Amino acid sequence: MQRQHRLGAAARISEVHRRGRSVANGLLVMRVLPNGLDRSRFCFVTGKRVGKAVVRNRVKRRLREVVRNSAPAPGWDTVLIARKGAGDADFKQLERAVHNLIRRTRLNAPPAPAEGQDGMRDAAK
RNA sequence: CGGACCGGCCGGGUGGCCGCCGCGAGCGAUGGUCAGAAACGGCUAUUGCCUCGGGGAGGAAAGUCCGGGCUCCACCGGACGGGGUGCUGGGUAACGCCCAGGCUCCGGCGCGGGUAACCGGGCCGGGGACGGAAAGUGGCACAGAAACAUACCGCCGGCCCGUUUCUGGCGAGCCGGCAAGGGUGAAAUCGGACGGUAAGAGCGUCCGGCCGCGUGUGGCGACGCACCGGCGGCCAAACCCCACCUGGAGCAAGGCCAAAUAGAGGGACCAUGGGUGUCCGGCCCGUCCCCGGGUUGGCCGCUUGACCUCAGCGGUAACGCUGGGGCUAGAUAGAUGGUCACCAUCCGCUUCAUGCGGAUACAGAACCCGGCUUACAGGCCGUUCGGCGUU
RNA sequence: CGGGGUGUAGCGCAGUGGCUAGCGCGCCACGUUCGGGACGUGGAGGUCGGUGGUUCGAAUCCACUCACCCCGA
Repeated sequence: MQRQHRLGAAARISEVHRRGRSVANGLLVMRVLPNGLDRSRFCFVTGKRVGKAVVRNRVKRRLREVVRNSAPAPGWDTVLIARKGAGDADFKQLERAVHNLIRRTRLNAPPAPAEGQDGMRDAAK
């Protein structure tokens, strides 16, 4: 995942976390918010309850790989939070979980124009 | 051949496909600049769903228990205080680490002395926070007479009384001597034997133990040996004393750029500097601390270092010196991966071979090193010890 | 990166190196009541987070270690 697809700024992350739509299943929580850009950005959160450092890194790497292969539509900022069981799940299980969330958030389509107004301010940067 | 202890080393491999982060080169784009009439171009900076080459986690990267380098702040020097270390010598940038040695404790083997209890030294292996208890303060529960200056039961001598009468025995009391025996305890004035004595005692002798800022001697030293003198404990991981070390903070150190906001805010001006042409005065800047507000973007620091490796030399060793060769991660919410196939190892089931299924430890760099500690599937090498088999 | 704290019965906490480690709530049994609560009496329940050391003796002192919590930049 290249740098331009990363979501780094802490303020923007908490904005997505606060105002974005939220969808979850047993392994993951996903929050999305339109960003008004021609690309999508992602942020992966693996808290301490997921496991030790090795496990947390592995989960993040697998999630990045899944998102890369899923080729979602541009225009979204996404925060993907791993839940407690994600450390024990294998790659296939995580893949199914992410695809499930993408379908439910309609992330494979660009945001509707009315909805897209929301992130324009931030996108000016 | 298999086992135990100790020490050292390694810690999955190969190949597809799809990715990520640095570095170098090429190509393209954009900006600046140079030369030129212009085109073509040179240099430089930035950049890329671009192409190629090459690199990309550990022995513990971990815990953060010590020690340094580096950076900023403070600083005339010293003392006190605080903290740390604690046998000796060496190694090192330094250490609470490492090496060698001393002493001491434990285990094993065999030896000597002694009637015995027991004691001594030798070899091999392992452990030790191992300065001072004759500077002072304090503590040692319960038990016990007594836990630091003590005598309960006792033993012995003298006096006196009673009883019996054999100059003696038994019993009670008083005065004095003793610390051997009993008993208590974790610990009771050095242990054992003999002599000695009224009874006794290191009072003396022998075999040992321990202490000494006593003498000699060997050793750089811890300390050893011999002689001499002596023999009331234990605790300093209790306070303490002694010797040595020690300024504070940490890469979010620290510096630069950009953006943004709000400072006529409060305090200190000791020292220093600038402007007003010069000197004095005045004025304006300025410096430091606190409070309030803004920014939480980019670059440097950032990886060539007490580095790795090979050879020679010095040293018992830790390690050092000299010479040759090598460059080996630099991310910034954090890259070093995902998946498939085959092999390797282990486990389970099945089996003539074999096949099937599962698992592959501990664990993820964040400024960098030297140690310590802790976690760890499996494998390799070496020393010592004893076992089995064969010659 | 730096600093601090906690761990003792099911829960919340005490505990000058020395007797069988205590207190409150809870739990169990019995009494009381028609029954329950309250009350009374009795009782059970502890590797003192772990390992090692100092000491005659350790929950307490020391070292290492594990888990959790808090604070600062």
